[in-house]
Amino acid sequence: MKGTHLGEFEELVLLAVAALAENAYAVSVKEEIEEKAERKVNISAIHSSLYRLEDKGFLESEVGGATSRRGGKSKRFFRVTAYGYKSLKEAQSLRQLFWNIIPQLSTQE
Amino acid sequence: MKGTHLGEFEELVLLAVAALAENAYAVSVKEEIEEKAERKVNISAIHSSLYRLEDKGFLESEVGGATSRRGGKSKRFFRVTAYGYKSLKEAQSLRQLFWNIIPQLSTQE
DNA sequence: TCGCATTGTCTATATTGTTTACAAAATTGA
DNA sequence: TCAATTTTGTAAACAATATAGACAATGCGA
Repeated sequence: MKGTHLGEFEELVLLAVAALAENAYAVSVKEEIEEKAERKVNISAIHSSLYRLEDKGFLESEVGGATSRRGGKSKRFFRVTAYGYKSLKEAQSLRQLFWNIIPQLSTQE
Repeated sequence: MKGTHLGEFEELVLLAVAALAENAYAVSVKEEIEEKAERKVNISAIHSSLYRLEDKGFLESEVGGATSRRGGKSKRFFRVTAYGYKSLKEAQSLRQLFWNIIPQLSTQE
């Protein structure tokens, strides 16, 4: 495993960062995923993924200014890179290939 | 991780089994994935996933009759269960939720 | 200053992904 | 018949990703 593919959770994190546009940092990503996926996620799971995704070039980040209303360490904001978007789209279109083949009967119900 | 989610590769295997309908066994699944994903996969990687998916209830299987043209152990055929289809669809629609939010500008290029 | 709220870091473990080596069953052909 | 070959499957080890828990860092407000 050479870190070339997007893991299941990694893809979710990447999508959430994309969806959050300018406001993507660990906590907001966590909330976004929990809301959409209706699934509790650990904040550290998000952190691990964010950093891995950055290492792999899917994301880039920078620490934000001191804009917190109520204390707290300064946030690290993330953005999806062009390569990140490309990978997201490829993963999706690959799955679409299969869905196009799958017999209609099975995809109903 | 309690085995409730579909991993990235697991989802691919599940999709391939679904696409192959009545002819899904390790070797055909491998060929299907290599063709669609343009990516070399090890046959044992397929086996591991197939069995894990079966353990989790996404697949069911049975060994086929002696229909081989040229020797070989009898094949084990796999089928996606109703639960398997349900999970595939859920994974897909969750990602769709995010795609619907992602600013259009970024999804072009 | 002290405690709390917010965010991030470190470490450990479980699950998933991948590879290597080998076993089993059936056909071919000497 | 029986050894070589073909096709498929099994087992075990290792690598990467996913998850959880404990705790460190920063800033606000009483």
